Amino acid sequence: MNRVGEVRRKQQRGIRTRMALLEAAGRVFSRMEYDKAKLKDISDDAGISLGSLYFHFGNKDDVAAAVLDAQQERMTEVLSSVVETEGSSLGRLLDLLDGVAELISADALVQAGIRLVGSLPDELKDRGYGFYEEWQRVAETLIREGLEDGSVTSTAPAPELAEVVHETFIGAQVLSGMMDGWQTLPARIERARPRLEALLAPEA
Amino acid sequence: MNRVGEVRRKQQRGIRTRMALLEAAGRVFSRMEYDKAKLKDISDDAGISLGSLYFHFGNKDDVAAAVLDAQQERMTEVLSSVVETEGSSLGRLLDLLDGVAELISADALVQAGIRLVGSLPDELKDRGYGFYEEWQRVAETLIREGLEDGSVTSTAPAPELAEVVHETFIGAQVLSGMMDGWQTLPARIERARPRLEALLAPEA
Amino acid sequence: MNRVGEVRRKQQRGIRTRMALLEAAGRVFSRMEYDKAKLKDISDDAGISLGSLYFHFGNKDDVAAAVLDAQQERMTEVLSSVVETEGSSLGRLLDLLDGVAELISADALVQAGIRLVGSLPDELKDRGYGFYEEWQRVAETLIREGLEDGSVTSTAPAPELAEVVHETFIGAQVLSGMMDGWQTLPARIERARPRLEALLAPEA
Amino acid sequence: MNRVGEVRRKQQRGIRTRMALLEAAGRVFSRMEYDKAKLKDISDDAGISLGSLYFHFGNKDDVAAAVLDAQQERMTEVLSSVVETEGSSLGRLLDLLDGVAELISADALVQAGIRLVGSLPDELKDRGYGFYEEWQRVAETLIREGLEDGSVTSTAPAPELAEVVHETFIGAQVLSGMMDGWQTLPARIERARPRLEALLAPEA
DNA sequence: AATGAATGAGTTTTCATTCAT
DNA sequence: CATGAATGAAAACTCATTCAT
Repeated sequence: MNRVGEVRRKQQRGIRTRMALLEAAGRVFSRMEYDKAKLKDISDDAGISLGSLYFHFGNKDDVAAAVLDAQQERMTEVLSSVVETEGSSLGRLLDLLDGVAELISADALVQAGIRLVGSLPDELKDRGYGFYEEWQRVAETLIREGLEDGSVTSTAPAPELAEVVHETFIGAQVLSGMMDGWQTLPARIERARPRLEALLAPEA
Repeated sequence: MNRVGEVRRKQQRGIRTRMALLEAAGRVFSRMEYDKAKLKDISDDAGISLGSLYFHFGNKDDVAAAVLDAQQERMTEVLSSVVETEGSSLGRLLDLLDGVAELISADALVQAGIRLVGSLPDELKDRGYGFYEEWQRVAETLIREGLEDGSVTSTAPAPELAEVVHETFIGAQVLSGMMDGWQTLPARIERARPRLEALLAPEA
Repeated sequence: MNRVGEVRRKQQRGIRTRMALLEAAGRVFSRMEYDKAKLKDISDDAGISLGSLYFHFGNKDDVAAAVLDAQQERMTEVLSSVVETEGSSLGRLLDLLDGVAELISADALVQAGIRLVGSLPDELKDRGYGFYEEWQRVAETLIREGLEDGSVTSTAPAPELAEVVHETFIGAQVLSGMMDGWQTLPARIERARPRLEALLAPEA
Repeated sequence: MNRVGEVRRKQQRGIRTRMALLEAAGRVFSRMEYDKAKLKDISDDAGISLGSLYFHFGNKDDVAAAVLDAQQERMTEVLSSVVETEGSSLGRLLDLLDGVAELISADALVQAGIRLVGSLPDELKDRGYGFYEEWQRVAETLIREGLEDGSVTSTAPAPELAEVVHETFIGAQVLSGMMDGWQTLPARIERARPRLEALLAPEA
């Protein structure tokens, strides 16, 4: 156990350092573009040496990739937890938007991931874009379920409904990110909720 | 040839050079971020010397500002021409989206302006953002007029309707820009049109 | 002619700068290994900015490649001038060794090329090695001619004779380079001359 | 288990680790220059931690020095065993070349030593060079003995004969090292043997 | 106006070496 | 003895900007 405990302790230390660097990267990348952000900014923000940053991530692209991965993980987590909730499909879809909006406005690392997608070196582009496509598929699935459970009543094709919902959500993200650093994103989504309800479940 | 003619000819030449550089800047900035784009890329793309680029624009920020100005000018042009059209306010609003989508998908300089807004040095941010706010005001105005002329029947508050329309449009821009360099933006807007009509003028 | 003269003058300046950098690279690379040599050393030696070095050569490998090219050019020049000389083939072969030895001991850039061959990034290896193979072919050709004109009387196969001559010459280069920076290479070759004569034209 | 046995076991383990690192250093240094080779490459190649490498060798120069020592030891071993052989001095000299060629082509650590000599930090240069001088003295001694026992019949001065033999051998090493990682060195020496015999013992 | 060479102030990256465990 | 994380100093490379012509 001496040996084993030692190893574990060392790993712990490394993991903690890596995490601290990752969070710092999140803060830095959420404030500025990929190219504007200097790795020195990140290591300074973390209070850890630049060399250590390289030890843990290898190069700048890999730092960005790690941020992207962490973002997607956190968003997927919200997605899973909300989707498995009780309630109508429409309700869950809208709750999902709320949940993600909340996450984005509160988590610099997630904000960083969002910014990063727009200014990524080519090799990382797919990694970022793929997530957007998946996200729209989730919306479409919930809408289809909503058509079955009666919570969605629009007669429009599900893919097109999903597309518009997705566009609206992305637009809200971009505009709130631009205007106030995502602080008002939840409020925006709150305001949009009745509009989306009207779209998916018109009173008729 | 007299002095005056010569001067005029030189000016003509200068203007043409400036234009060529501006278009090249559009092409380059539409393909990559502000920081990724090198002034050498632009002068190479234009086939004009780097020194000349500096002669005409002074520095990198000014190149971006010029691109932004040109973009806004071209978008404003579409805006004016569509708004002054005959027809219902709702129709004009939706035609406006069509028109702008068309412009974006066809004009690299306009695409460049859109990209630039997301990755601008701080001093230029307001210049880019202001346009977005104005754009939403136009939507709101048209919606208000639609309420008067009966083409808009939704009972929701005009500002909130304008906000959602704006978000959807921006979202469509971002997604099409991301996925295929804005090629499919007009098709996206076409698909979204019935959804936006349902939102603004529910059958009921 | 104004325009043209101007262009020519500019080019001249660039060419002169490039040459100065190349010679400096020769001096530096002749004194130390590729990896030990810093580009700053070269630009300092030339009294020209590091940025300018990059402007002219792009990167470190390309500097080395340029040195290599220049070395091969200079050696080829000697080769041509000696080979076209009057006299027996054997005489010309041995004069060639003399001539190259002289060149090596006098020209830092050529020394640099020799050193570089031993410590080259993989992409450049072939470029350096090829020259050695060609060099041996020349020796073989001269030996064959010597068999015809009677100046070479050894009954051994020409390729094997050429190989040994080549090995001896290379060995002399390496040892003199190691011991005294090629200063005594001509003397070494002078001493070896009767041995090589004995080898190629034994008295019988 | 008692204290002493434990200590001995630890020592054994340490020696084995040191050896593994040394062999790994041989493999790495035989593939690349001193400066190109990273200590991490060596510890990775050995599958042993970098910290351990430092524990056993102190610093990079010391690793190189240890490789050099091991090379010289192995070469000296061959030298001794061949020189003490029965037979003519000329035969022993040529057998010596064969033996060393064989060793070089088979032993990465020896190859490493050879490469290292060409790219060594200044402090280690003498250590590497000295061996070359000694090597030539051995050749000269054998040639002198050959003059006495009649196996060497050339009338040229012994030092000059030794010099040429040495040059040829070094040249063969360099060329085979360059072309194919010393795989064909024994064959080269085999081919050169009759030439060297002709040189040292001309038929007359 | 136009050109392209030149510069310097960063930035990314590398790696020998040290250190805590 | 052994490990692997951490560090700092150095080097390669980039590029906006200036300058001489």
